[in-house]
Amino acid sequence: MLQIKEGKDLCDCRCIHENRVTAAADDALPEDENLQMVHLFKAMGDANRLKILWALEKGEMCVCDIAAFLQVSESAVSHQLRLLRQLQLVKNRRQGPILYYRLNDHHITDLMQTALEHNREEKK
Amino acid sequence: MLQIKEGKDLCDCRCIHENRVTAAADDALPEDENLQMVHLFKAMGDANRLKILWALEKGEMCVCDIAAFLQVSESAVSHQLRLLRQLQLVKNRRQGPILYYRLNDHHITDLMQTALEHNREEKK
DNA sequence: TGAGTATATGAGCATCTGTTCATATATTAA
DNA sequence: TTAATATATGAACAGATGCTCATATACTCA
Repeated sequence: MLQIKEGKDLCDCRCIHENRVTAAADDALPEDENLQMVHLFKAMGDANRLKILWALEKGEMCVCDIAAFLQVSESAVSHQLRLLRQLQLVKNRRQGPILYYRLNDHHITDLMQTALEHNREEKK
Repeated sequence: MLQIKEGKDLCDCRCIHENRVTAAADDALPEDENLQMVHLFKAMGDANRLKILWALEKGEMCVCDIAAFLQVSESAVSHQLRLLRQLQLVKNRRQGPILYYRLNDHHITDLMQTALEHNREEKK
């Protein structure tokens, strides 16, 4: 995604504030932590996945429930849940053949709440 | 993105918890608010854009600074900033020919902080 | 006004994403 | 074990995304 072009000066204008650039570089997150955050936000940046997370905030649901709620195939839901599971946004518990999904921790709720506040405040 | 398939029962298993499904539907966010949140998270779900936001948290930067910091073209940065501007994640102020960008409000910082906490806690 | 600098924008293209469809696995009950 | 149910997974394909390149706009100074 980020491609370092070595040996080429990509910025040839003269307005650079050298200290701000080096400060930004110094304060930057390690690449892997940046990527982890990217994956988290990317996971929440999909209409269906966000609806799933929002719904699970109110209580656990099985794959079939979610599919019925979203009006999409169970396969599609399963793929989405796998992603959310891998990033530890959701957990599940098995009861017989049925898997019940729920949010993994309060951070997910916090993120949605903060995002909602942001949007409600910016929209004048 | 979400395609409602009318006249077709997409879920034909019998495990549906009818009450959970209708409850989820009742509690669901209005479509436009869900989409706004999606756009916000999607905007933050890109490695370069997130680096920009993280850097701006420490102080304003001009397009050229950001390009130098990220080692990408100014055009690419400008495209990214346009998106962030449209979603009101960043603002800018002009000083002569130079545009200084900064974060729009504290929510952006909060989101990054919460995401970071989530990732640090989940990573055992 | 014209030249130079800083940034913005549109089109085009390679890559990534999310769905569908087919198939596989897991659990339960007969 | 076999059949049935619930979920998972892989491949493939259409649509979305982020870059580059060319060009346009905005501001400053001579």
